[in-house]
Amino acid sequence: MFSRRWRFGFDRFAEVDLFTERHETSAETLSQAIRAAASEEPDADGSVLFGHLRGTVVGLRYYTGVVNQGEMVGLVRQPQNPYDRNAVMVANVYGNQVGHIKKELAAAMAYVMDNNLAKVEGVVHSGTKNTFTMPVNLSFWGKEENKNTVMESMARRGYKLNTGVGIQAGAYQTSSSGPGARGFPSKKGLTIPLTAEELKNAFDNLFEGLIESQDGEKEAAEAVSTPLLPHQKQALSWMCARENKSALPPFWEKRGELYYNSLTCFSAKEIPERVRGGILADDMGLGKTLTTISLILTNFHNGKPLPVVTCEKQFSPMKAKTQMSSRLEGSSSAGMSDTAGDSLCSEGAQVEVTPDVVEIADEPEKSTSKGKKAVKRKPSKEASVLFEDLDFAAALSGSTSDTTSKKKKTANVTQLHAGVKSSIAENTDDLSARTTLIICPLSVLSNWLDQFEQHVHSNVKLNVYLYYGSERNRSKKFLSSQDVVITTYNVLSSEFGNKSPLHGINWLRVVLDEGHVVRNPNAQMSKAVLDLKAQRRWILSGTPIQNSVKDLWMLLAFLRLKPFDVREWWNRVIQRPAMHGERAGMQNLQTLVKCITLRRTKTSEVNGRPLVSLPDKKVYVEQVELSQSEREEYERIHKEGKNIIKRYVAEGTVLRNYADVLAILMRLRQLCCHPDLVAKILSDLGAAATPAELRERLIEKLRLVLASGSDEECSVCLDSVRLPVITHCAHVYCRPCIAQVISTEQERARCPLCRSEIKTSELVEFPQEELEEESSTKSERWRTSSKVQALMGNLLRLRCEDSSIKCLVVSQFTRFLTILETPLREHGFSFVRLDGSMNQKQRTQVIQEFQSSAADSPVIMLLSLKAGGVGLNLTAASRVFLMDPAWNPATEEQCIDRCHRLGQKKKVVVTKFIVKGSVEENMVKIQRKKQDLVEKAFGSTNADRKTSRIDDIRALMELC
DNA sequence: ACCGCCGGGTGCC
DNA sequence: ACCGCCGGGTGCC
Repeated sequence: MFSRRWRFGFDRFAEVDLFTERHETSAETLSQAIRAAASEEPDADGSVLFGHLRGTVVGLRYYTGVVNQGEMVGLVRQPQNPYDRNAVMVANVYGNQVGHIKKELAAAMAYVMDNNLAKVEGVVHSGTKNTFTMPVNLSFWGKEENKNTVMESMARRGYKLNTGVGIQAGAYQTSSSGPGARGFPSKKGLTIPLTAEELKNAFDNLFEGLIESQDGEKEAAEAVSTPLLPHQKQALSWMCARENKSALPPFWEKRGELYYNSLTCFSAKEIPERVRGGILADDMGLGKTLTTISLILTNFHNGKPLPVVTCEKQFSPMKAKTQMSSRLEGSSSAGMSDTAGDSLCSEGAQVEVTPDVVEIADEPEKSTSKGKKAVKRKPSKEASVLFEDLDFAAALSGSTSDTTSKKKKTANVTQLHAGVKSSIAENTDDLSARTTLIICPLSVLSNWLDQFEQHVHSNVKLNVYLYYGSERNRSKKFLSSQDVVITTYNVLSSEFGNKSPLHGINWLRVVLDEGHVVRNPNAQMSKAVLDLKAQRRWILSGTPIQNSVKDLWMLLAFLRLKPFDVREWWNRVIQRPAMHGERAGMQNLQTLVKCITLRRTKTSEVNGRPLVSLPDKKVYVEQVELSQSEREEYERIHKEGKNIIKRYVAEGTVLRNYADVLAILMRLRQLCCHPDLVAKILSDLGAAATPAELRERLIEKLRLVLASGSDEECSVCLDSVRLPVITHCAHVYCRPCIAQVISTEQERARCPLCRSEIKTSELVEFPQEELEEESSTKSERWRTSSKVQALMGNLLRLRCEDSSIKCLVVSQFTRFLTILETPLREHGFSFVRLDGSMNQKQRTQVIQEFQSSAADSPVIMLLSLKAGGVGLNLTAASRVFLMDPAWNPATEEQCIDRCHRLGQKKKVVVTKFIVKGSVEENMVKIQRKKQDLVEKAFGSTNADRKTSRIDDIRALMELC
């Protein structure tokens, strides 16, 4: 412990006891102190190397921290040191103090460090066996603008920083096996930095192509009622192994008697603390929730199932607590006979423990000696006795015992700094820990409850407590007696620092659902998450990397992947090298991630067979003939538009007038669906207009195109535009895409399409889902269209054949959905509608209604093409009608996947309506071309894109 | 620390 | 000798 260290020096000085006491009460271990300091660790981004210095570490004999040759050390300011306010402490990777920086140098460094002028990093190359002092190579890193100040201030005190790319080069290791290539491109050209593109690809691929689990499969405990799919059994097996096996964490190897970390060069006598847990990063829909529930029930202690009480009579598996029923109205979990179930069980008459779960490891695995004592207790028939045994076992194991730690203190044992909390509560199995804490976003809370109900045998009494709502039970004793406690990130972070019971419990397991939501390490939520005490930690996420390597730190820190849970080591060994495009850094990152992550995608295979086999999917195109009057109007507008575009093509101004072109195309596409969709106000770009007016009108046209719901393409990412912004020159891009263009080209930034100057200040935001005025359509009399007729014909036929089949009717144009409501109502179809204008609550409501299998549940969902994220689950439908083609075939695919996904029982039939002899047909051709390009996976140049766009337009308008 | 520094013991060769 | 020299005690910040 921190204060113990000081004792050696302080005992002689009565007055410093005050100081000692202060630290005693806060009882911080050094590693915790460093971790706390690490939250203020400057971001490694954009810092440059100022230079190196050879310094001296003194006072080695007073501390137990050891270092190996080439090992990195941490330099921590100690402004409270009573002997020298300038003191700089030296600690090894594990946070064990090694010594101090010699005082003269410390004085110089203190100024630089305290004013945040530079971050000083140390590496020890020699003298690690010395008794009294050892040399240390210091490197100074910081912002370019601080360089001179730092150099001068060091020089003033007689320390000249060596700026040459010298032999020592500040790297902590120069051998090729290690990360010695860190820092700066070596002159020998050993490291060729990755290009920005390669770097991005590396990030994107970080979670791809991970080796599939070699652990085989594991059956879930009997209490799990749902049979697991093969890949879920695999995941369960992997998760159990990660919790039980003591495989060395990444980069650790055994060298003789010692354990050695090849990245940090740290070695230890003890087996390094393993990461019990990891990241389950399976794709959406592969059953992460079910797998986690299985883990909870299957792997209690020492690989044995959770001891659960079963009742002979059937009742709701969950003890639905008051909050659960009151909070989640509409959730099916709250109902039924839970009160009856409670009383049944509490009376105890029918209480019985299933034989196979009583035995808590009669054959203990090779666990710690302390663990053995605990598990050798006899199996019991009584659940209550069993728990007492466990408590007793915990006492034996000494997890809370004071005597153990006192012994350690006096014996001056090496590992004191690893921290009492972590070394004891986590190294040895604290068999009294029972509860799994699940933290999730509010939006999936009810899903967890439903899934527990759905997948746990109805005669098993699993105590699941929803820690949510103002009436929640904050008793630590109560919470830690539960099997599962579920709460939200918001509740967790609001309790943090406020004598939070959640932080006072030693959890058996903490599960972060949608773990990627925790990203910013400075956020209260992150701190709250990191501060939880648990033996095992899991992160569930369908999208583990959202932006960059930076986000990963939070995940690894949560998992306590030593030593990278301390930001400094993470920055030095992983993040900075990776950001600088060093292959070694990226590779190390990849290795780390691989070791702790299981990720399968829908396309992954198990033993050569697809992970999940979905029912068939058939896609049909149904050609629609326009009526004579529709055709006449279409041809009239087509001719007009063709002439305008022809002129643009001749003038070479297609791209400059792109918004107008889009508007013309839009009008034609709308005509194919329904004549009333065409906006009446689309004024012509009159010849009399000034350039400024012209631009205004172009932008206005683009707004209308976007507002109608059309799925436009961003020319930077070539994908559907996300968070659209409109440039001054009336082109639309994803905000992040254009922001990147502007930041890379700086002042000279130009529109990728027309090369006009673009400025951030001139970008026009466009709200994602703008509400449309529907007044115009309502005032007029409703009329039909050929496409409406085509759809209704299909729907009526289907109702005769099989009235139980549910349909998705999809359009990009929300106003078209509105038009469709009239005939649906007329024919007595019960339907719901889901579009972008709806809030979260409305969406959930509608989805729930539609997904319901009740007899009177809606048969049709009117769905706007882009509504809802990838997570939108509409498996109740097995028939899809795509009313109009999208530019981007992938968008249509995603939409279809909302019903053609895990959980779909029927074969899926998709009908695409395409108007014969119209832009729609041409769009389909272009879609195919795009698909080909995607499949060829090429990188086209900007010029290619521009010409191909013009080609597209010509093809669409049949100008060729 | 196989050093440097401090301070007491000592004092030609 | 108000010195030099010797040798023991001692030692981070």
